[in-house]
Amino acid sequence: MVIIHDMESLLRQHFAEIIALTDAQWAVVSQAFTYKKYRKHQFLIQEGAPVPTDFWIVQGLVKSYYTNADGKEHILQFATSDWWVCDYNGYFKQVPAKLNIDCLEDTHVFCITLEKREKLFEQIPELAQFFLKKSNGGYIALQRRILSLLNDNAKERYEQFQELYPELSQRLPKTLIASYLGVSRETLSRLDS
Amino acid sequence: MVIIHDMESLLRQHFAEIIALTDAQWAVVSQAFTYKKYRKHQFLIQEGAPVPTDFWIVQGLVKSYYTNADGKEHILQFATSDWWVCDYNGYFKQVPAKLNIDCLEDTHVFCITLEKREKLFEQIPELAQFFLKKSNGGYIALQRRILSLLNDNAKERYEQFQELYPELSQRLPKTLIASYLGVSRETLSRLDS
DNA sequence: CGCGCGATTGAGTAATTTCAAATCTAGTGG
DNA sequence: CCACTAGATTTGAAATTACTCAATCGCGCG
Repeated sequence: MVIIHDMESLLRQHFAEIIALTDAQWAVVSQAFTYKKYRKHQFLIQEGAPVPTDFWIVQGLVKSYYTNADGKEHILQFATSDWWVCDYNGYFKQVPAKLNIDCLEDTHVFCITLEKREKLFEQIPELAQFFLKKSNGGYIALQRRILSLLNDNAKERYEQFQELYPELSQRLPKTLIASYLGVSRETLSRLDS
Repeated sequence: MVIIHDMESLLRQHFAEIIALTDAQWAVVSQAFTYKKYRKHQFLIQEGAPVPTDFWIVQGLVKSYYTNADGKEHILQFATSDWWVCDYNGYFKQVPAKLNIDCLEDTHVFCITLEKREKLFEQIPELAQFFLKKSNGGYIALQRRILSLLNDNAKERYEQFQELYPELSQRLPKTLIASYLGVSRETLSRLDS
């Protein structure tokens, strides 16, 4: 299909930003991925279920969150075009998910199983460097978020969120942003900034 | 030196837990590292200074922390034997450190520059998979910590810390644990558990 | 029009911080 | 062996921040 072909070229560009792949190599890589569509409110991953694949989002918007014993949701990540998202604990250790990931908008993704991913590394070892850079970047981002949680109050965290993700600030209801920031929606509402 | 040789075998074991290396490969890898000793209170990394290397701790104990505008310290990580520690933002992007890392005890480390690390990946591409697994593990650990900060109160966080790091709980003054947990030392002191 | 969702506002409550002072402990030098 | 000091811990009391529960508002859409 033409449309899928375009999607694939987006994925290829995503790799190309970090690693040079020949056409032959790309053929190998692209075969490892499958393309899927989800509609708003559908789950990519559900708590308690296996985590079959990692996801790269072509288009759309999802939230990854943990639901605690009291039924309260804590959002770990929003993910939109060009982001990777998964329950990585479940994925890498092949254990049931502790997180839910569901669609806030209709979402198109590329999926890859852990098995195929490992096989890719055997065939194209340099590919591990691509994922390594992604992982390192994610680690640094999470460190920053921890520091923000330790150091900044609700208002500062919200302002930083708006600066860092101006587009998501528009696209998301404040209730969800509150859940990401670790603040009640009422408190967020009272911040005048 | 005999002593350094022993240290090196510890580093080799650390790699061997994840990736099989031939003697020839190990020779290449070990050459990329330098061995260093630091005394209690010395800095591995200082805010504002370049980040020359990543560190693997053979023995000792360090804290990695951010100092905010008010001079308050927030501890991002403790690291002891067998842990990697660095200001990864500074290291990977080759920009000045925003963190301080200093020794709580005399500490022995192996160091590797980013340049030598990259060269290793050229020579032994599978090595990237070693660091990838480490990075993924770190990412998952930080996610867990974020969830704990979002979901749990001071007492719960402290109890989890004690469970997760029973040895560090003994070895560290409570003031530092408080700074890691994001709680004032007075509050931590009032938790009876 | 009226429903449903998100956002806001008010009031009381709970958790934690801040500032200050007291206590405890381990190590040092006389 | 003792006095002394620095660091760590604890305790008290007031202030602050954010939470919870409840009610209200605003708006888009069938």
